[in-house]
Amino acid sequence: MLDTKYIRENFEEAERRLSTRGGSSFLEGFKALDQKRLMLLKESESLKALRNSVSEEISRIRDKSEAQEKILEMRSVSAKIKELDEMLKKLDEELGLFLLSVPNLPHPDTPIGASEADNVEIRRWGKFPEFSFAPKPHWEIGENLRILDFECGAKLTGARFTLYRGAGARLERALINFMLDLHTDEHGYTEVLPPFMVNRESMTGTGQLPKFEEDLFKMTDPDYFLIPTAEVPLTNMHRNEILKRSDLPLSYVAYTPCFRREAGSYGKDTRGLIRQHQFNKVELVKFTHPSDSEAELEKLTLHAEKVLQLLELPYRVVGLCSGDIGFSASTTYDIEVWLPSQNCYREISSCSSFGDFQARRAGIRFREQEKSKPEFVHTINGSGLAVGRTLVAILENCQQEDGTVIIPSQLRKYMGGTEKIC
RNA sequence: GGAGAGAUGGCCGAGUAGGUCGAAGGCGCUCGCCUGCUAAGCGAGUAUACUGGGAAACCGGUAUCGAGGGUUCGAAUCCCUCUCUCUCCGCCA
Repeated sequence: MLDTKYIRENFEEAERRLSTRGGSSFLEGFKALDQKRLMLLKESESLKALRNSVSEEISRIRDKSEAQEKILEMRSVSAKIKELDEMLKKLDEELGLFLLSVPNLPHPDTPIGASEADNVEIRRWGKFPEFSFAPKPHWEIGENLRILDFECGAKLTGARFTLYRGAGARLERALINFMLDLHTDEHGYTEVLPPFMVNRESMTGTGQLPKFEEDLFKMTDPDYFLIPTAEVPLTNMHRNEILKRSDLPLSYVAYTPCFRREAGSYGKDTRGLIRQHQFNKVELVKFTHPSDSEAELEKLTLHAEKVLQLLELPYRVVGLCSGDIGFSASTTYDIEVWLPSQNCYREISSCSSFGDFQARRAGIRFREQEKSKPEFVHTINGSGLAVGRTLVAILENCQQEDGTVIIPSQLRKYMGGTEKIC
């Protein structure tokens, strides 16, 4: 959420920065709503001040018959206040919903652009594997080795669900453990195992709601949602809290499954593991001091890259342009891993800084000094990494001509010493 | 699922015949005094949001005692609904 005062005082600038995201004006209608609200607020509050002071006078009058006139007068004042407050409540709701639907301002350094095509490659790492044969797509490799069963997933649930079997299931679990160990032992993150369902307030705190409900799987009886990413529970851990300055930055890592409706992506990546309704992810989340957030985003991105480096998978880092960054993000780097069968890089991690956008929605603050006013922290998160897609990258990059797959050396101890899936 | 208890400020904890309660007291914390050091002691201060004024320090208004609604001139205190926590019983991985 953007700061109301900022919008009020820098309306043109806010409009201009938001417009780089593309689409129509995001702030249309704000001024009228805001001004009307302030007017009603002022009127209601001055009547309340009157009522408070007269009520106090009444309390000091011993003879109640003398107070009768004032009581009658205040009765009508109260009625008026009630009327004003009802209008005010409606306006507040309207304005609140409005503000919750305005995306974050892109960071000044975010490249301006309309779409994916305007993203900027920042760096590349690793060497492409060379094949003396035509590399197969991971779904063929997985089916041939009987470690991925797409038909069974479809039978059990439906499209975009997959059953892993044997060494496939083990490999997925190995990757989860490998990533968690790396981030906790080497990078200093605190491991968390959160609930996989959250309530509406949590989804609103990180920005999935109110705008993107159709992307979520929801429960109806209790009004809960399956998390689309661990970002949601992790960031909301500190919702409505004032953190200690000395505790910042706080760094958390969590493995969770993620559930996404993938509405609007019919026909995209229908084969294989790339786009599933349920997938595993290890997520990194940081709460930082505002002045540290840029540096912490760089660090977090490197932490995610480290996973690919240790697995010896080639990748590149891309800076997303203003038209491609997500609703809540101010800066985003995507890490894309090389997939030989598709002859291109595919997203395997998305590392973003949100400035105070999520912190303001979720009420996550700190005090610079003991006595100073609470300020919003900055939040940062990134995948470290998407586990299913990592498994895809391993199958494709490490495949052999005979259909077997060599397991990256760093992972073998998590596979009970297995060197090859055959 | 059944029975009961509770939800107050950073924490603990008063406050129910409705008014002077943003809320006693204690702890913690901050500043000052005192004191070889430490501890103890003394004094002052110590919520948040919105809003008005001011360059600022700061001053004023409104709201907030789990959430929402009601009664009333006036509610932490009375009434209703909901949520959460705890205890006991049942069930269960």
